[in-house]
Amino acid sequence: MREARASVFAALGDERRLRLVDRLVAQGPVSISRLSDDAGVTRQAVTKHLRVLEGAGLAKSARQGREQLWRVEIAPLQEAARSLEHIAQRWDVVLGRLKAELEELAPGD
Amino acid sequence: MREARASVFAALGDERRLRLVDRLVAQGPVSISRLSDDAGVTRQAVTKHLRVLEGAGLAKSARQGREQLWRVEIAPLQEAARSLEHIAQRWDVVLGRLKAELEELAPGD
DNA sequence: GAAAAGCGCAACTTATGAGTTGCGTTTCTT
DNA sequence: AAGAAACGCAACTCATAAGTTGCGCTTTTC
Repeated sequence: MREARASVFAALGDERRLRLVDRLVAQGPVSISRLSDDAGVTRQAVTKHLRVLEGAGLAKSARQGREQLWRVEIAPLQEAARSLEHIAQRWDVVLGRLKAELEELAPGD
Repeated sequence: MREARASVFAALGDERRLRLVDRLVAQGPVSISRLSDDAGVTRQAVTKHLRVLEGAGLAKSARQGREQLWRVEIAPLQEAARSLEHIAQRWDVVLGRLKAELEELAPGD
């Protein structure tokens, strides 16, 4: 199972999919047809994007009669957010270390 | 300037680039050659990945003699993290609203 | 000063991703 | 029961991204 982080970011790295996520978050479960109405692309294109989101764990779907209702899954989103913050924190640590080393070379600069 | 969010996520949506970010965060400014040593691809491939990160504002570089030193830029990372958390929060709001509507239809379930 | 290290540019191949079109199936509507 | 709505599958085109190779330039090193 290829690293999960990358697939989540890759799924979010497309403007159209980001808009889909925005709509799903704002409106709750929505059918593919409704999502396609003002997407600017065909229904099949929307379907493919939804499957990409699903593949990254960011969306799930359920049949309801003849409609397929899609909703967002925020757990991996939160995990991704934490991952980014973790990177930022590590960087701060390294920055502090570099600063200390410079201070040692040129004290009281 | 196409939406910034998407380009940041797209830049992070590649395992090789994620590893580069990890290394840059862990080791501070590093040259292209050192990054290429254990990257599994050629130096030119690494260069291209670094430029993608740069295009998303996630990395910057500076000449130092014959070396080009690259470092990570965490501000857009933090902004992306906040963006994800914002989405999660909005979803919680919608979830609450949906719950209330269901409660109205089937009270005391 | 010659060799080597580090890098950039350009052209190329190959893989993958976005999008469409056509067609068939299921489910609703009237 | 017939038409329409909603969807899935498969094949196709087209654009872009990943990666390589070859070459030349600048900066170190010995």
